[in-house]
Amino acid sequence: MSADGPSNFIRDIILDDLQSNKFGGRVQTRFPPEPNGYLHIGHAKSICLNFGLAAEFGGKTNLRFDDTNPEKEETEYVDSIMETVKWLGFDWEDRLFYASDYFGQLYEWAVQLIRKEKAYVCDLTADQVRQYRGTLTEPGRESPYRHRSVEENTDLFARMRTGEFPDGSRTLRAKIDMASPNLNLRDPVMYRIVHAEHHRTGAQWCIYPMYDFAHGQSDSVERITHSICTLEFEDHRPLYDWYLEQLGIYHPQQIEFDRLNLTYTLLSKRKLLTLVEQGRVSGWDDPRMPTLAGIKRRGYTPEAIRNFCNAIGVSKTNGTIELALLEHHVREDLNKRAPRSMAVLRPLRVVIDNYPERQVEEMEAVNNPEDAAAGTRQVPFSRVLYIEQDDFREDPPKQYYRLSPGREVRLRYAYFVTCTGVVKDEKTGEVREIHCTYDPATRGGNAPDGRKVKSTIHWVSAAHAVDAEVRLYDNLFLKENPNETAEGEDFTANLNPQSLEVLPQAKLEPSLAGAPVGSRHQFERMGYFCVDPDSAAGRLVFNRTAGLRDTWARIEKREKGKA
RNA sequence: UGGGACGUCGUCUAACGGUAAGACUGCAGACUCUGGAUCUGCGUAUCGGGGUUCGAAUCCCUGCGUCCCAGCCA
Repeated sequence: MSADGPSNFIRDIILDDLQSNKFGGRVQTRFPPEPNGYLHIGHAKSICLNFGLAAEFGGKTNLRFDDTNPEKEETEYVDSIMETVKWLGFDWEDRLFYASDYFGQLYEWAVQLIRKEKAYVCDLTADQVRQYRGTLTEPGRESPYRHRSVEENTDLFARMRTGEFPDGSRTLRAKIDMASPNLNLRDPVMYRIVHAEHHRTGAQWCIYPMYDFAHGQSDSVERITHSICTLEFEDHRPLYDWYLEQLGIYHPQQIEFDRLNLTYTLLSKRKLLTLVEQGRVSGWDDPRMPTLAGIKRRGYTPEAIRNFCNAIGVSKTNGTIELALLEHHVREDLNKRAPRSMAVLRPLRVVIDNYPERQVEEMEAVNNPEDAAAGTRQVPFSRVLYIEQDDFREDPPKQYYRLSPGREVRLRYAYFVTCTGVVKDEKTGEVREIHCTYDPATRGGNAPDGRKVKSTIHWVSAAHAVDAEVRLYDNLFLKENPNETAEGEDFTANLNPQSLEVLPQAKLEPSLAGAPVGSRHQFERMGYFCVDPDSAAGRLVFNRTAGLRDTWARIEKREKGKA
């Protein structure tokens, strides 16, 4: 058997099963989202696992929507989920299924269990069911309806189906064991009455199967071999097995793994929904969101996400991955593929006093030092430029190598310049513009006399600059664990008020003018940026995907900490 | 307090009775027309206590800690 996928305990189980021929040499998995929200990075882990494992062993993976709750599920979510799985790079081919495809079969199976006296119609209210269930430490009590006859149950269940009874008035329950220490086995509900429009079956049904009565059988119908799910379903496995055994049908193996947790990030559909509904973010695809739609808009590549998912591994340990690892993988990927350009995010005007007024020179710049095939481009240089405000200090601190009065630096791909003067706002004292002289002998960026400069900074010619809006993102939450809150507060108290910073006056080199939406770029020395769909003709909007590793910022922070 | 599961560097993962390894992070250095990238080096871990064994992260017992379960959600 091939062995190139990342090793993990599930893969080992599959290897064993292949060895023992448990499933006749087949590997068939499925990704089973409920269409009640957008997919997030945690789902990516499951998608990569399910599709990755099957692909490794020549198996197939189904996409199956777990749509057994008509009240929460919508077509909008179905569409976005399919789009996202495709974007991530996976293909379910013709194997698109819905749990609702099996409603008829599931109903037949329920009738079968009634006939076996393994299921009964219960008239207890939701409240009563809860009381009868007992607690973690006390056994439950049997429902007074538990011993109805097969005939009565069959009749009642049929009438539940035809819509004779109101919502919540009755349920179909499995007859298992009210004293089981596993609460899932205390006569779990199989069917409930819900008169609601289903996104696919419309008003055809008014009774809907519970997850437990639908999932295993759906796996069975689809001949799934390894049904991979998260840890919280561990307690459900006995029930999963029980239904399949009672029904005497094909029995897949459920295997549980640890759900992804990320620092500074919330991965709960409910809480993400809250952020969207309360307007804390601009939508499901806000670039600060951990949804795959948001991450995509932020500029992440599918490759980076897949690499991340492979790197984090799979186990049963409840852990939390550091966000830094995710960021590492985008940088690693984008470093190889993102074309470089120069963009000034916070512009500071620079006049090169000894440079001819109307002269413009085209400077040759490398598109990607990591990829020779990316070639070069021309960047216009002229007398008035913009540089980054951060690249000039009137009083340079220790270890600051950039421009300051009297100091010479290199303008990337252009000339050495020396700062000769500073113009300040008379009232505020703010630096308005600076003056420099250039050394014509250093054209292209090298001095014939071999002298060195400590620093190279980026620039944009003022007359040729393209205006753009740049959106910088920081963690959505201030705390590593956003769920850790003081008494009476909820996770929204941990929201980072500075998670979005908009820079409306960025200046880009002209080659960026026609950058298409979604294109990814490295702005040299600044980070990776992606063109946002909010861009309009003549008005580009960029999202910062990730910053570059910033040694100076680190030094500065450390020095400030000392002071 | 019933049941289920899990405890290995700061974080995540490996080691399947035989030298505790890798990645990320951090720190130091080299190189550099991006304080980027790259390269080199450094650091820190088997939850505690007993046992079995020539030998234990691994097997057994015990204690401790963490997570999940009392939806007619999934």
